Amino acid sequence: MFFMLTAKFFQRDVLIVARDLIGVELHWRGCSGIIVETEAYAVEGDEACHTASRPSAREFVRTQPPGAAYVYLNYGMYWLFNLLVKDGPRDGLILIRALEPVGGIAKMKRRRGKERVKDLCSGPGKLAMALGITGADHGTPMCGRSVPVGTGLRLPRAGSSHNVSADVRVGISKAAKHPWRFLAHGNPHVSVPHGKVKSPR
DNA sequence: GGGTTGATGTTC
DNA sequence: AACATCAACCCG
Repeated sequence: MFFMLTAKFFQRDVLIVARDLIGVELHWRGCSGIIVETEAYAVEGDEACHTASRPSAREFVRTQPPGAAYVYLNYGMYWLFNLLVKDGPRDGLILIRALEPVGGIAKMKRRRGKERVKDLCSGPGKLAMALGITGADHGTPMCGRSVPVGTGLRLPRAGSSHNVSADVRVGISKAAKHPWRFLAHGNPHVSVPHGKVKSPR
């Protein structure tokens, strides 16, 4: 397939990559959607990043290639899908938080048990469920030759750029002030609109 | 619309 | 014990 992101894309500053992922089309085993919301987590100096508390996350960063999928279970029920950034000025993990559904919508509706397209991928737990992503997909390469069939990250067409805004991250208590969430401004498929994140209790 | 609550399991 | 969530339920 042409126009796929290469490892080089993920060998840059994690904040730059998180911003640049807005507008990229994520394909996952036949389903697809445009990334409209991301969050950056920095390997160094970010208390909210898994690497701050989990040796297994640091091991993942050490051993996996740029662009690898970091998948984990949150709140005991929801799989969350992240992409690895490394070998650039600032390593990190990028949480994919929302997609605008494009392909395989019937399959997504079935997996989600929802009919409205806006309810399919407007949150990190929702999109993993819609795409059928589980812990079995932890470590999946998303760049290069060993990417699974029907899977990958496709560059947006020239001239289809989104208006990207930055905001605080959702649902964290540590390092909560960093404006490291990126959104396609005004897009109805985001999880929380710009400026609407509640302060942690 | 907005706020609250309960379900659930992996990690350290 | 904490936790990068969601849907169902209340209230208005």
